[in-house]
Amino acid sequence: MVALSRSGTSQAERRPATSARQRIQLGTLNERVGYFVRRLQVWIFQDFIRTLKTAQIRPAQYSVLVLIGANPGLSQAELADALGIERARLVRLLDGLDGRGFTQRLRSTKDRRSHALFLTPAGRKMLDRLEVLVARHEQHVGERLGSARRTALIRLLRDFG
Amino acid sequence: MVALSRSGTSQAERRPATSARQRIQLGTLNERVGYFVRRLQVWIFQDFIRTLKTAQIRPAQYSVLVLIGANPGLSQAELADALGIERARLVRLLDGLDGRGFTQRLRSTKDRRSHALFLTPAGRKMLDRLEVLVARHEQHVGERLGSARRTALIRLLRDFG
DNA sequence: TATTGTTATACTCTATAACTATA
DNA sequence: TATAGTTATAGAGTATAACAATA
Repeated sequence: MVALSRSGTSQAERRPATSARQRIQLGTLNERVGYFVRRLQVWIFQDFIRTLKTAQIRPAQYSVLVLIGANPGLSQAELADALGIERARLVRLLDGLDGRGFTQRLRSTKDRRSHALFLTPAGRKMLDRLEVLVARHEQHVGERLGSARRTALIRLLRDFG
Repeated sequence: MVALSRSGTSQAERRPATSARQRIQLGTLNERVGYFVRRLQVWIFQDFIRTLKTAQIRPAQYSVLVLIGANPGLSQAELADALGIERARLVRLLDGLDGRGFTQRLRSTKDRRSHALFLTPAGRKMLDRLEVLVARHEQHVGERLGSARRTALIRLLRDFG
């Protein structure tokens, strides 16, 4: 690090090389919602993954557990549709969660093509534990964005789904 | 679509099977900023890719072209840092853009390790064309979110970077 | 015929580590 | 030694297409 206390130095001189980005112009990117939404999403996911490192659960896995917990017996097609992911992708996600004993696929009695999804007792317990960690993550987001802005943001986006 | 004008039908009856997702509970996902930000980001990128299909340019490629255009001569390390992507990833991105004749890597005279990045005339022309398509995309976002909400969102997130 | 879950493939993106050439 | 660009690899995520079982 470079000492900041010296006087009479130009901006360029008193700034370490790694902060040079502050001088870079965003140009028309400044008008692109997608750019800012993407930057925020990447930051949020990185913090989520870091904060839930001990549980070894990623955002997509968490959302699957929450939705099964809140809608026991729903099918894979319904779940994939609700989360906006491909049926094909959900298969692998559930393979992993099943393998760790958190979820269960039971063949539906009404339609023998489909599976009814449930949390196991271990899955429920895991989800309870996750919610504590996720609350901590959500607090990081609040610290980063400012609590008021976080609330404004979630209110703004909730209608979107 | 199912006619909505009939009376005396229950909610469940007048809803087609593919909209069953409307009945699914989001549970605690309702309080997670990351969930909504991710859903919006995916939607925005999908529309971006669709709208710029004819130009065969994806969001990351667009952001690279804009930043080089606004900061001619910057280095790969600076660019990667400004966009929050890995140096390693930028190499491949630039390989593609160089190969299509849009960008140029010149060895820096000051520090012979680094490259000074520039748009070629073809790259500048391409970028001008892209901005027209991106403006169209941005309008789609406005239609989807509501124009006022889009403005509020971009203002809210701009400070974040 | 259409849908559900599944398998398979290709590509994008993230995250790391290691190498080379320069500094 | 440290940094810039590069190569390589592994894993997550997206997008498709095709298949068997069932409707």
